[in-house]
Amino acid sequence: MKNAKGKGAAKISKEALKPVDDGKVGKRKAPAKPSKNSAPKAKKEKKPKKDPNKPKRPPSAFFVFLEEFRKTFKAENPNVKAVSAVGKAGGEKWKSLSSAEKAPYEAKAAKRKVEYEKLMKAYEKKQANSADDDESDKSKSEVNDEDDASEEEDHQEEDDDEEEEEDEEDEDEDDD
DNA sequence: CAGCTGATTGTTAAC
DNA sequence: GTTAACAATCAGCTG
Repeated sequence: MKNAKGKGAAKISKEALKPVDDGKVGKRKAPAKPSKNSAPKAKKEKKPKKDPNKPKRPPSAFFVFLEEFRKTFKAENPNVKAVSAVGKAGGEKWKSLSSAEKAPYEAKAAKRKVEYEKLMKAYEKKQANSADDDESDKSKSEVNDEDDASEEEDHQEEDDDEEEEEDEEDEDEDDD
């Protein structure tokens, strides 16, 4: 939210990212078979138009963990300024975590997913409206329709809401 | 000066 | 079913 240019602009270049031949994890930038057009559907715009209301993907359990991990990592490694360093360290640590450790992160990620779906619904509504003609006038109708979807469901994070990982702890993940 | 790059994995959506 | 791409981060480098 602070700086939307740093990441927002970097991702678009992914289209023309160079393939990694390293036998690491394998970047997902490998075009399997670009028949003709790699672009999903664009008349002339090369990059997907960024919508102001487009819901960004909810951070996966790994990202949730990474957020906290970054603080710890940077706290103990103030000299490290490479984002890749945190990514590598975080990834390694993530694998080291057991299902129980990831449980709280996954739980949060799962909840985010639900919210994401909600945002997606509202987003689709807006898209339908703006796609019609001009969104300037339709602004009043869009809010009228989406209001039912973005219902104030009250945040139920009272006290013991995300503590539901007590019976599913059988898989402790024994490292081979 | 300003925008893009890197690295991690997960999740989602399109094909 | 599978693949591709994007989600954050931040400083450094290049055009």
